[in-house]
Amino acid sequence: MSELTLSERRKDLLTSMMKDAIYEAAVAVLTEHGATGVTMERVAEKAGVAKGSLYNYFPNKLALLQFVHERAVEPLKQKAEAIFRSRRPALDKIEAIIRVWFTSIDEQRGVFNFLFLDTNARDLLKGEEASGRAFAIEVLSAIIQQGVDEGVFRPSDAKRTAWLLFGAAREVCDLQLTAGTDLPVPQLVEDVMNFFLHGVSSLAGRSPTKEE
Amino acid sequence: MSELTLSERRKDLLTSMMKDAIYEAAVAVLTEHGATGVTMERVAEKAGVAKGSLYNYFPNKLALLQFVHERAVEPLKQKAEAIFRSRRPALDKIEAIIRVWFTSIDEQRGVFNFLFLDTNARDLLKGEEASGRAFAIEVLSAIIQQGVDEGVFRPSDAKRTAWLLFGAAREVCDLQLTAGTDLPVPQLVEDVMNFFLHGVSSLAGRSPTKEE
Amino acid sequence: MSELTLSERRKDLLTSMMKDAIYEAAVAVLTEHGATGVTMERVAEKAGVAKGSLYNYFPNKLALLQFVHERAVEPLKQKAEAIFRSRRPALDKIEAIIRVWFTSIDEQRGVFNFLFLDTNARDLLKGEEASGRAFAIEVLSAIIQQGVDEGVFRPSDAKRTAWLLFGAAREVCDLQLTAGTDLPVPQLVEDVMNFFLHGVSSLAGRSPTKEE
Amino acid sequence: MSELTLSERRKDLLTSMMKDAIYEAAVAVLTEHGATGVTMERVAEKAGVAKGSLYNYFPNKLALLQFVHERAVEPLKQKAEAIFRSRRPALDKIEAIIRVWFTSIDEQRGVFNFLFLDTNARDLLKGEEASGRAFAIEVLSAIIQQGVDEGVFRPSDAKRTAWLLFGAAREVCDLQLTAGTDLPVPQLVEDVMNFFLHGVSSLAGRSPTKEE
DNA sequence: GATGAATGAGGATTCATTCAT
DNA sequence: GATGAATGAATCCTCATTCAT
Repeated sequence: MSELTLSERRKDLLTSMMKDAIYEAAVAVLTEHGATGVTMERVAEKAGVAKGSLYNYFPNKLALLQFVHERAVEPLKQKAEAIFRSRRPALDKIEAIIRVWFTSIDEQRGVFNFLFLDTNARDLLKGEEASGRAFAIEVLSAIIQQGVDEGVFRPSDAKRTAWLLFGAAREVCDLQLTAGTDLPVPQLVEDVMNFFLHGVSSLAGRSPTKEE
Repeated sequence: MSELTLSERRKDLLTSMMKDAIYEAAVAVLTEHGATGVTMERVAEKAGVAKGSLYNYFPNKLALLQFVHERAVEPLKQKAEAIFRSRRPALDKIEAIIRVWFTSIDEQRGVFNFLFLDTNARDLLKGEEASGRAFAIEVLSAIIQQGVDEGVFRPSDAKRTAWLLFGAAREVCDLQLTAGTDLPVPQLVEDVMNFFLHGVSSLAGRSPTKEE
Repeated sequence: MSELTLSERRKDLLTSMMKDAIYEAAVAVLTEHGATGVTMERVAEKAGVAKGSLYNYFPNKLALLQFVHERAVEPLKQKAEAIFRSRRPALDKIEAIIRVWFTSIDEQRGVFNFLFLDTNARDLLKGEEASGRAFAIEVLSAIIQQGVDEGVFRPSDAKRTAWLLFGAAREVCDLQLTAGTDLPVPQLVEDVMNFFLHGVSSLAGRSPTKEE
Repeated sequence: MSELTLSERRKDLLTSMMKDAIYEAAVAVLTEHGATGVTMERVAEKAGVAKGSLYNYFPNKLALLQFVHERAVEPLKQKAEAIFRSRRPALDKIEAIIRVWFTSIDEQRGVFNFLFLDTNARDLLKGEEASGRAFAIEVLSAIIQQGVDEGVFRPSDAKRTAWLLFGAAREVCDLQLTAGTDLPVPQLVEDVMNFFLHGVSSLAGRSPTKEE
């Protein structure tokens, strides 16, 4: 039934495993040396292959990094999209997405940094519309709009509000990663959600623009 | 009274002027070519001196960049500290600081990016306790604590709240810089402050941790 | 009578077909990418075989190129030799040979260039006494001698005259190939023959060495 | 009176000497390893400098090769142009130019090959209108036209005739270079001129196109 | 025999740093 | 102190050749 011969499938499998290995190696190098420290040499060494072999799987360094980016972002995008599409209150969705992010930090410290924070990466991957950042803003923005429509969030420019939320969340990630802070995820999520929802004012939450 | 001879002071003055020129050149290169595009060659050329001369003022590239960082952050730190020390409500202080940031973006796009956003810079300057970021968090944190003490802000972990605020503000800077957004500063400040104070919830602002 | 078993002959046949395919592929690559653009990879791909398979038929790249050279030159040599052996006036033979060359350019632009013009090839194939060039000079030389003997050509060092003729003809090929000139073959032949026979002098053709 | 300071002139001199040295080195490598054997590494080594130093004088390999080409062709062009402009019969001019070529071969075997013969070089330098070949054809062509106007040469397409002459001469150069032939220059010149003027026919030189 | 992934020696180019003048 | 040429390690990429399957 399959349109692929056995050997073809086997080849695909091997290729795929190799790419996996390269991915892992790249992530390790990323984690260890930072974005600027990623050299084909190092990746090859980490992956236990010869430098030239990398070029059997990726036409050049950029393509390799794009693959790493995509592969790392993909699960987050998947989850975010699933959450986005689910039928729940906007508030729940936001919380869920943020939880996903914070959870995944712990799993992929090095890449995450690379993906969302590194400006080098950004330059490098400029034009990748698949950018984690752009996608995140997009989704958050839509959910915030949903929240506004539901009457749960105050009316606002959804996009700009999404920025702010994303910035706050990103900073938390950043600190967890670079400052070595190590707070439990639920705590982080609660903090961010509280901040996001009510801000810091102790005053009874009047719709601020109206009453001041 | 002075312990320096005239010629010594003159020398110091020249040195200082030279460093100024190098600073300006570095900033120009930063703005023009981005963080990875900073080469000693380019800096020297922009400064109108020979490449080798840079090494009369800085032992190496890292030191030069650290100087740039420090010098660029300094005025922001000064202003932030002045605001911090002034006798005003915490809320005003926060708003003032944020306004300073947003204003200075427009003035120094290139450096600002480098200072606050570029992770390369961060790697490079790792350990620089003078980091704009660390300092910013510090000050914000203290002011937030003041606000809590004044009863204007809900009690919270001041440091973590400072993160969140900083993250949100930083993201706005980031977008202004990289996405080419070009909103007026007062607008940006208002957005951030609203977000910071009241969050997005449309519900009467109950102290959320208490009532849930 | 045959000393080869059936399977051996079959093997030879297969080998031969394979070499043919490789030859065609190499010519295609030569035509498409030029002499420096010939990689084993490309040849294999064009031939529809795996890179490694090439090494079952040729010990290395040089051998492959030598084979290509030889096989491409062969028909020209055959024709030249046939013409050479035929019973005709020297003049006719020369014209016939030149016509063969010019005609074959159109058919095999890529190879021809490689064979006669490319100095890389020459370096590569250095020592190949089978060189098209050497052979051409040889044959021309003999025919010119015949012409001298016939009294149709002025006495001269046949070899050196052959050089000159070959050079002129080669240049025409070169221009047709690289300059993209596209004159009809008969025209080209006439030009060269005229030049070869009478030169450019408008003076009544005195035997120049005698009368000066 | 000079507009350059002493040190500037000195610098220029040093730069010039360095370029000379690189030129010599490149020619040596060219001679020794052929056009494809020219690597920056080898040139640097031959010149006795570090690889990187070459890039202080040429932005890249192509520029270096173009410089070599130009510098090698320049004297030939100069002489050819001087001859072209002089007031003499076309015949003399042609002979003079050919003599120049044949003489210079002996002086610069390696480069000459590279300049006029190597197709790699041609690819590399494609677009260099300064190409020795193109220039040569140009000049020859003009002189031939002069000869026709003078009534000394039979009417013909000057350009095409120039090709043929150039081809014949080039072939002689080629053979001197690659075949290691070592005939005296005057002999070579006489051969070529005879061929060029009268061709090989022993018949009284009728204007062939007219009388046949 | 066929395959094509793996190899690693090269090759072009960049750039921080040194040092003679 | 100023200069900028020289250096060479580092980096990306290519490609002929080998070899396990």
